[in-house]
Amino acid sequence: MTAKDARARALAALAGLLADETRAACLLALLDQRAWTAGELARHAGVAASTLSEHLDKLVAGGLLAEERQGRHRYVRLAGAEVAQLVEDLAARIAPEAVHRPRTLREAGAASAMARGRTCYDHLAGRLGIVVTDALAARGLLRQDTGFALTDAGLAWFDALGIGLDRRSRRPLARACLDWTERRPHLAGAAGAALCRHAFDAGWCVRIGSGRAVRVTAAGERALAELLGIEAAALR
Amino acid sequence: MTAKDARARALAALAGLLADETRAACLLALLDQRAWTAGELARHAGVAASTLSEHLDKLVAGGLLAEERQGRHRYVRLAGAEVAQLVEDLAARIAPEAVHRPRTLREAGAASAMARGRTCYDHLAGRLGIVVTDALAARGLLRQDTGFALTDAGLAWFDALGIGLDRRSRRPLARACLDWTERRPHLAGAAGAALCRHAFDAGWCVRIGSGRAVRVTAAGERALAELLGIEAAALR
DNA sequence: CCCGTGCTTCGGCCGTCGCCGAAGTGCGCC
DNA sequence: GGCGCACTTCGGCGACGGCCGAAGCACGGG
Repeated sequence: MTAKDARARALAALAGLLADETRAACLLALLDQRAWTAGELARHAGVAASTLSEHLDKLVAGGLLAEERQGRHRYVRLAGAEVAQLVEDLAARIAPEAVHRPRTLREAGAASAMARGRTCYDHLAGRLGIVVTDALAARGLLRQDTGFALTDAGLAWFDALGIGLDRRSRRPLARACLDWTERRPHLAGAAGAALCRHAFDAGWCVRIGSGRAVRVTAAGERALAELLGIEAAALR
Repeated sequence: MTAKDARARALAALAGLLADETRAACLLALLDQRAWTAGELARHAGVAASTLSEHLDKLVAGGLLAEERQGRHRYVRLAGAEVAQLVEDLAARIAPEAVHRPRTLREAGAASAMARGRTCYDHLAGRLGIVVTDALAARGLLRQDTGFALTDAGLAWFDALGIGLDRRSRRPLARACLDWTERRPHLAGAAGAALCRHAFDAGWCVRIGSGRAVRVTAAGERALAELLGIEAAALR
């Protein structure tokens, strides 16, 4: 009945949405920014379709997922960058010991590809994300020592590249996102998303398969070297 | 058995710690940065001492709380600023509709005092936090438009005030913390904590009662006006 | 037009978890 | 040294929630 109770109730309800292993697996899978069908998620999580249907109901009702019905398919994706950030933040906080050790060659290959470069919802992450972020900071385009913000030179750099940044949006331009594999922050926020989009549009990198892993192309290596002084060796 | 499963398990376990109303109420209460006894929390949450004892076991085991035994008392507090940030982040995300409407005069008074000024674990929040943050930004001491970072002038300002900032710590110097009541970011991180500590040490503000609410003193109004050009009217 | 497929609804099962009160432990105080 | 208080442990209860399979829709393709 007190103010605290209402807040506690709401907090517990929100956390409760994430507090189930199956739902957590769905949210983590959806971090790839794609829309999955209910069936795909059910197979991914290893539960019956009926079970997953109910989980999706809860996540949608809780505002974490957006859904789109197409024919007999139910497509579902994260409701937005804020939700992705929430999941990322929480996931980044789990103890490193809980991290999985690959057991097969195939797994090890996939894991190292993910560690080299991947997307983190809408921005670049993994080694690639860190290297780009550090290069931006080294060139005075990003202030990372006293917080996390683009400098005026940074704004000009984006402008010169023809990457438009919507500065009126409520979303912060630059935000630090803690990397799982590197345990260091990389560029997220509107600028991180715009840069990532540009990297794909300009052919700097391409997705490996259908997942979140990303590979830097030869053209990408040239562009990153020229624009940010990044050596190709740092990306491997 | 896959990597996703291990991550999902850990994520669900972490969220599960917050997914109970009683535990959530404890964590929210502990945001006042004080150490509470088990009995106080039990009374606060409205459950039996035995029930709360088990909740504390889980929160401590999960690393969210630190405990200290003194005689027959069990003092417990948040394990650190990161945990406070986690709880704050999650709490800030709950829909405004869930917020409580005060029903009595006493409640309304307490709520408005909290809205005017309070601490958010270790930094200033509420109207006070926003006004200070905006004033820092207006004077070019804090860059808020392209992210969230202190400027060189900002570093000099802290230095001139004799507020030491540990720049070697892993904790970010400046970080945005979203305010519940104002729905806008205010200064958190090492600089926010140092500024808050200084504000209390210098007598700029004092706690109202035993809670998180804070009142600006006459000396505080003078200091804020002189150092940051903040008008006293903005604080009311 | 009918069949197959993808999803949903329903009933029922089972495990987990929060809760309590009673009994037990340990500490401090008189 | 014994009483009282703060906390813990234990047993048991009840509720909730996740899970499944079966049956029921709804859409698209043949």
